[in-house]
Amino acid sequence: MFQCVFSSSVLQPLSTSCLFKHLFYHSATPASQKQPEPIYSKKTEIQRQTVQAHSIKLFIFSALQVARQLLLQQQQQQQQQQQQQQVSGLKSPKRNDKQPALQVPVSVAMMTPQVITPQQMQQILQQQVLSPQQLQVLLQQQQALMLQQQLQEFYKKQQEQLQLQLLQQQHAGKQPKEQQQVATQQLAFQQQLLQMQQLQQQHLLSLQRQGLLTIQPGQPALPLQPLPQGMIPTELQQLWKEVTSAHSAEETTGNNHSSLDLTTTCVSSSAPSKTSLIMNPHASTNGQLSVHTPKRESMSHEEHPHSHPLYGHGVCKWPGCEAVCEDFPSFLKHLNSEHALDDRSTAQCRVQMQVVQQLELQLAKDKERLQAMMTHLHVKSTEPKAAPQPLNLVSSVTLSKSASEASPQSLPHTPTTPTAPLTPVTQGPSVITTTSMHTVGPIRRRYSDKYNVPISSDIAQNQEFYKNAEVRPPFTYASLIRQAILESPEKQLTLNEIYNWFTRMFAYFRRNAATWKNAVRHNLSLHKCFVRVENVKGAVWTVDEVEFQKRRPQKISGNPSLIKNMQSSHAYCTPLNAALQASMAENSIPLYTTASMGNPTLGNLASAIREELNGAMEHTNSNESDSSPGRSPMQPVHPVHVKEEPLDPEEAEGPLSLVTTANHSPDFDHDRDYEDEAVNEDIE
DNA sequence: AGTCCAATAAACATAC
DNA sequence: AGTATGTTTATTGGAC
Repeated sequence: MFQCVFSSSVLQPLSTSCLFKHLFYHSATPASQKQPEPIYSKKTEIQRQTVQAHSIKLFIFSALQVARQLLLQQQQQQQQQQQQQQVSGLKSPKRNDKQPALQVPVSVAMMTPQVITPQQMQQILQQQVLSPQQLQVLLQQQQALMLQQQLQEFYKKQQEQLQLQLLQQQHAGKQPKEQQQVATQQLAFQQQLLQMQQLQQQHLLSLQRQGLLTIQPGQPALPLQPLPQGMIPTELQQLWKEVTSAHSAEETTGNNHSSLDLTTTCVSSSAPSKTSLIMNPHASTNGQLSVHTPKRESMSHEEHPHSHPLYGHGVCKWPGCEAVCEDFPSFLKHLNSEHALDDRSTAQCRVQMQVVQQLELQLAKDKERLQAMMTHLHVKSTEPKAAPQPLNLVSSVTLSKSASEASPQSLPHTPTTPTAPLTPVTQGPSVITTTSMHTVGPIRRRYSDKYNVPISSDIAQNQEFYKNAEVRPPFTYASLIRQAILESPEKQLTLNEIYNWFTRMFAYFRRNAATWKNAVRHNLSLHKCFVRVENVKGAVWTVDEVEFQKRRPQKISGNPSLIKNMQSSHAYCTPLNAALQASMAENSIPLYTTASMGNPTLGNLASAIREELNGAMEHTNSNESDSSPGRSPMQPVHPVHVKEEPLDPEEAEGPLSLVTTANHSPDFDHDRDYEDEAVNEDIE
């Protein structure tokens, strides 16, 4: 019946359903392959992604073509049938019985495999084989497909109704007038559909022309058929609105477009983003990301004047643009002229945000999965107590810095990389990743704080994990001690209480007590930031925050543009700002209250942003003065909120095993230690 | 290569 | 004497 048009496919006749399966195989198989290539070059990876993206597009297009053909065929048959009925009255209603194979399966067999299922979409997103632009196109194509699907359902109903009426007429012997009336209506409906289709094609072409849609050269615009709004999934509908709203004026020429609300102003229609940011438990991560994005941009502008997230390889990387710019100045010129602040750019930006949100959603899910996996594996690994080696955590900065890299395990976290693209996925300051589950040998490595991850939020987020898994928290002893002290109600702890905090919070510190306790004492004595205060009960340790900040100078140089960018982002990212404000509102809530514990992610975001801001503001304020750092207007009461992590990607090179049972005399009585400390805890 | 920093180890002092 | 606490020095290794 049909022939597959794929070049790699053996040309063979295919039935309708077979063709769909076949096409689906072509498009879905590469994306669903779970086996990661152990070694592959970036170039081949890009090629593979391009092929996949193209395959999917081609599949969708082919499916649509088939659908159209079937529709037209059906339409012709319908017309013939009507003509015959008109000529011969109620002569032969049985004719319908001869075509069920064509009529009935149309909407079933044709539609089912067409629309990419959420699982497939998830796979695509998970593997991130598509660029944001491609995702954008895919989203819109999906939307088109769904429109078409809805239309087919509607059409099918109409047809069933027609058949029902024909049967009724056959049995009841009614006059053919009503039948003719219905048939005429059907015909008119189909004509209207064709008309709509043409208009829709024009609209798509217009979008493509203006850069809102990227369609492969030589690939005709997808035939779209509009439907009443209520039938469109809200999110896609909103997306569609936003994309098309900028071009509504020239498109809303006919009444047919009344089914698509193209007159919505995109600037004010921030509902979906806002909603998702607030309602979605993972949305706070989005907010944080959005906070990071302008900083990245600003850094890239200032530190790498010729490096721009939207400029690469002499081409403008604005979604759907790809304009060739010979040099950076010309790119800037192009950027300012072609992508100035207008409705179109805003709409494109919003689409990009949607794409990012999708990706982030997927990222969040995968993070949860990873954490569950690790927790599960830990539980199992601790069962055989033979020689459980502690794991050491690393932040994921060692992982990809490109949004295109996409192993679920090596999530494409991109912490404030100056050259990162506009929509990188940043690791939330939360979920733990390990380079591997294997034991790292007795190699001693520098053990520095997790990059850009506030210790408070990290611990809060992964509290249960740290408690149960023998993984080393990716923070220095000094940071941990400070955290312990600042968590205490009176911001002071005895040495023993500090010990207890370590063992209580981290399973890792329930072994080799002699080693780490010595380290704790050593740190307390060595660092000026820890002040010993004589007490009635004895001596307690407190934190001198000023000294602590001195000890860890912010590597992010005084960068006013960070704050400036955050403020200026308001125009574009109203919903994101809302999330930011919401999180800022939480600043007054101390850590480990409901904000952090009840909703770790949100609390996490709050403290992350807080600390981030504190770090930045502090530096802009106190560069020349040695006075108290972090006394910005956003400085919370609790010194725990002060940013402490250096913004150095390399700092994230996580610690590997420092303490193993192999390279030093282990403290075999750590169990006893812990029991003792457990008793102490009870006393507390 | 040199420097810095943090982890680790250990010696030593002091108090209880 | 033994332990906890605190100080100091030395070494090691990673990162810059």
